[in-house]
Amino acid sequence: MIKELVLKAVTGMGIEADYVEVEIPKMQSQGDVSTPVALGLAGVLRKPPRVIAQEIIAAIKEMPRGDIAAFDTIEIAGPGFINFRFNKDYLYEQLRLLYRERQLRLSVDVGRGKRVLIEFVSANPTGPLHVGHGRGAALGNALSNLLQTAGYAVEREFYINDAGRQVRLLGQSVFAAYNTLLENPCPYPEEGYRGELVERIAGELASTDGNRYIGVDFDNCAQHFIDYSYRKMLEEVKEALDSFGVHFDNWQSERLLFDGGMVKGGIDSLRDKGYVYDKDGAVWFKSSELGDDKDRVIIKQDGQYTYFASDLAYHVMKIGRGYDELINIWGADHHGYIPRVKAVLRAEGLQESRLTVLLVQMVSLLRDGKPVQMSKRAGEFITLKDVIGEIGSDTTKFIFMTRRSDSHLDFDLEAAKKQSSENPVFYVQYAYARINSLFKKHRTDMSSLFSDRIDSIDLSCLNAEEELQIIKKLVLYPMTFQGAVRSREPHRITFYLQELAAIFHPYYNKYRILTEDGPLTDARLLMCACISIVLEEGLRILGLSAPKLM
RNA sequence: GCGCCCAUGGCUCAAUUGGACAGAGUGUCGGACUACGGAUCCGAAGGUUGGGGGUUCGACUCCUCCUGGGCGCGCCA
Repeated sequence: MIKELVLKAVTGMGIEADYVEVEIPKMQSQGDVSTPVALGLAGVLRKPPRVIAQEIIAAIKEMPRGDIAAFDTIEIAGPGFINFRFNKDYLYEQLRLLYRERQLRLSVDVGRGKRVLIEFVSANPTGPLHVGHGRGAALGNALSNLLQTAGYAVEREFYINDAGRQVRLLGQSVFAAYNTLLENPCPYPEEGYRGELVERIAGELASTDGNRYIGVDFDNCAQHFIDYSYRKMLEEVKEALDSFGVHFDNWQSERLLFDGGMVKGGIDSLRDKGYVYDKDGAVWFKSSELGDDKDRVIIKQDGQYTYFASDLAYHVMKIGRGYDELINIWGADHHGYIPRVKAVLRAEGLQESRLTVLLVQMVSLLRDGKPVQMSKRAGEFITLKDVIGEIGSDTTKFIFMTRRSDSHLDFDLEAAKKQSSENPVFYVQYAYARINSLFKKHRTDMSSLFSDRIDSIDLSCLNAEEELQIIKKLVLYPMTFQGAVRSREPHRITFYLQELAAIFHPYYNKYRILTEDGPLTDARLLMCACISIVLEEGLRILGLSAPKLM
């Protein structure tokens, strides 16, 4: 709203601008909202910023009364900032609107129905999920919720690597375990998988198939072992995600890309465009002409497809499905892969900006400051499931959501556990529960309390500095929301929630909400209801629970 | 060797994408209601943002060099 106001003023002065920065100052003395546009324009207009600011303010003050009624003061400060201060009546009105039309007030429709595909986790179905996957899951989930709320048509997709060497190795490992179990010792494949799960799956096969496959060459029963094993693993993965509260719309099978002819089709499509050639008995993708540092093999000399072949086809297929935007959430160890996938987009004639790859940095799992050794193949492993079991789903998610995704994360199990009773997530949830308990005490239902007389409640008694601070925080939620959407950074919501809780708790401590004074109680309850509304919304986006009791 | 990412109080992290005096939590020290939930609240100490140089009205943020750490660099997946 302020953005539009300033923008209108600026363009009214004959200056071209399509975007103005509006921010919430750190210091209260610097107004409620603020813009540095005049500073930015100083260079272009070759005039002192304060003079420009003055002109902008003058232009704003010329505007229709209705447009500027929200502000008490609009003034220049410092080197040329323009600071706005809300007037109370405006704030009260906004608070009332927040209660009355929550859906409308909580989000900003920036997506306008654009279709976005968010692909995340996509772990090989060869073993259980680890914490790193959990980080990707938490981020993907929150980002999906965030964009969906912002009016995007979001689809969440998990890409299943059910073709190729890794699942074969898994099948072979289970085969070895099966044989060993039935007293026909058999060496595990060199880089095979071990562990509880592998043995459990082997056990299941032993009991259903008996010794039918004893003495059989692996190559003659490979499909059976592979299929059974990876499906079991996939179930395990789904279960873990389920208990983590993360769900997908599509599960895209890599094998189906081969069987459905999409791999061949994808390659043909690029060949038609002149980006595929044969050399040394192999088939190559000319990615070096499209921003990658070298060309990539798609079909090896021995006729086998490389891993990249199916991934290439997968992305061609994604494009074909008609999304406006593709988002991939990858572990940072795949960063070297970005240029070649972007090259696929370019080859298909798309702007590479249609694909955003968000890298999730590595998670180092520690216990008491010491690294926990993890080896998937050896089966020594602390899984996501273990971590959730040890410190809880909400706390685990919160740890992921309180930092930006592209920085390394030290995840200390002991610290997390020790902290869990006083974890920041509870601080936020506690605020929510407290408000709920207020309404319970008051014997009223939060959603219906004011429904018939919402307009008759006098909010002007919400005069305390703390109350105004809370109301401003609530009213400015959409700014945080929009920033989070624009930057694709759900963690901003996390910090906002902590800040909101951090002004509510002291307030609650200092002032009494349920008083003898009826109108005052009504007003305070209305404000608390709004806090609760925003907390609930933020928690929902982050995929966290909003408990009414703790 | 080349490329990408990171470095912020003791510890774990933010900082509105170049904005005003760098903020939280945790830890440490000291305090608080016989009323709405003490998973709360109030106060204190703690910083040359890894180091040097540069760009400009203004730098944690951009450029450059250096130091230290992580990850990549297959006709593996």
